[in-house]
Amino acid sequence: MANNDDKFKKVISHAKEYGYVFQSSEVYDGLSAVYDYAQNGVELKKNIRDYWWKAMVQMNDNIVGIDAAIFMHPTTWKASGHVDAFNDPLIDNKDSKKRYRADVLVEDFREKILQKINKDVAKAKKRFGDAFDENEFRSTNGNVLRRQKQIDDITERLTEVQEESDLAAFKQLILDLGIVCPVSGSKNWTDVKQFNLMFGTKLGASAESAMDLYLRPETAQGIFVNFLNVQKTGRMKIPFGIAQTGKAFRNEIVARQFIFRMREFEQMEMQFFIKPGSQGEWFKHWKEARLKWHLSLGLGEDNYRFHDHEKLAHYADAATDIEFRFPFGFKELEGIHSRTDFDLKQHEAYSGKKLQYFDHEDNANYTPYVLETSIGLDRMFLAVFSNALQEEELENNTTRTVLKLPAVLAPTKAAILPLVRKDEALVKLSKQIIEDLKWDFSVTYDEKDAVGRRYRRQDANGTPFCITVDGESLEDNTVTIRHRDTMEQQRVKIDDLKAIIKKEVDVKEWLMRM
RNA sequence: GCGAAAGUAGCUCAGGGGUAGAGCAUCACCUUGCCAAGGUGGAGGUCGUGGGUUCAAAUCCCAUCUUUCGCUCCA
Repeated sequence: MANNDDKFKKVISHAKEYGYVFQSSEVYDGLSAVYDYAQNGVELKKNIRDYWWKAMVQMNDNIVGIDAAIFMHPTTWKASGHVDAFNDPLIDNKDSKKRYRADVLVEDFREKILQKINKDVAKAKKRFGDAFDENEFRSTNGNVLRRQKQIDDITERLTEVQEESDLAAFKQLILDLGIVCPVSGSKNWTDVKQFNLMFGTKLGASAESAMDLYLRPETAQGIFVNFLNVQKTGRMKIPFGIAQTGKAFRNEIVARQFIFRMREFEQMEMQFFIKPGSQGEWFKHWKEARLKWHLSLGLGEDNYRFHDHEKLAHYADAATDIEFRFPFGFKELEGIHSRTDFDLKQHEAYSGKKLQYFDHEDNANYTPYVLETSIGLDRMFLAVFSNALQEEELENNTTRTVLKLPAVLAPTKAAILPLVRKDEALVKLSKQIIEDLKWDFSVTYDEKDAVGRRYRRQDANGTPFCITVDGESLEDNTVTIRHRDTMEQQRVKIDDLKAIIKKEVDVKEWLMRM
């Protein structure tokens, strides 16, 4: 455990030290759970996104991409269920430290009174036998009437505070009813707080005409509302998919663990539209396909596992997570959800527009079912980065810090190093090599310090190749190429460099492992 | 949000009432022909922020912000 904490700390500080991830607004002491991608981080992130995009869109002729706006019509979020499902008022008991939904506390309390009434009724029934008139008893018995009035009062007040969103009155209601915490038994409550999942904002320059908007909490809805547009203009036939990458925003109650859970994050989602009834086989298909994509990067098969959901969200009929072994344990990296026709049906209901597909084979209209794959780009970044960071003990009793990023994802593919800086001919040839390679790969140049130290610097930065230009290079046009992971060197022709590097960093070479 | 710990140079940290230190990194020059830490010199910090106590606060007290860990929540 201590080891893992240690490891995680090293990941965070290495990410900063080598220009991968900075805390947002650091000069102002940072902004909680918001991070910036730095000069190397932005490259790694882009490479991961490209790797996903190529695997999903380019390699599947029935999947296309879109880039829907972050702002969406506010009704979108009513239809999707985000407005209602995440508006719960919460209250904490200060003694037990337990958190409850304030409305549930009141409802439970009301339920208890109702049960008392039922108990009284049952008792009376037993006592009076066949002569018992339940309706009469309920409308005349003093205890029952008193309790019923209590229930009605509670219902009235609860409705009122909920409609008015009056949090102070909500707390007062709980205090007035004398509700105690089931765990601590105390009435020591905090104020009622509203946790909104979505960030609100305003559209419109002047305050009067402004319209309330939300920043999207998931990219999926942009795909659903565009479903028919894409289907028609792209002449797509079911089954087909729409992919999208982009920022999403969630006001997490607890947002922590570096870039694992952020308030602003990036998703890579694909919604696959299918015939109702076929969701079982497509769920299986995408489960396997997505795992293969992960395994192609070679982060180690043991580091992945599926976690099937037993408790399902309101829209799903099956769900699984692909979990990855992060430094702080197995955590969700990607979700695969069978979303049924929930979303399209909802948007159909709220918009009044028909969002259906005409199947020419069946000669019938239907609302397609949806199979979703949704991966967090930032989480994937963290998975790749934390897995790559290693400290090796070498034979000469030194340790080597090396970032073993999959070469296809590495921000810089090769560093060109003149063996000695003072030799102008070496410098000149090095720069010529860079001029040639930079059309195909992102490359860098380093002439500072002894070459051994330069190797180590590139190791720590994750650069898969170092190309060293020496005196011999001037005579026979060969250089040494050093491999990051093995530290082995080969003597190769300068003309062959491009092909050698390409073989190791080309997306094709990696995706073919799927 | 609650509890605990922490915040001093880019990184890792020492110091602990009298106005700042180390190692590494960085920059310049020298040295260096293949796996980090050889030389010389330089730059870099009002010790997270704000207030209080004191003749004097990085050091003590309070508040606040941020981070980490644990709870809690999670589409």
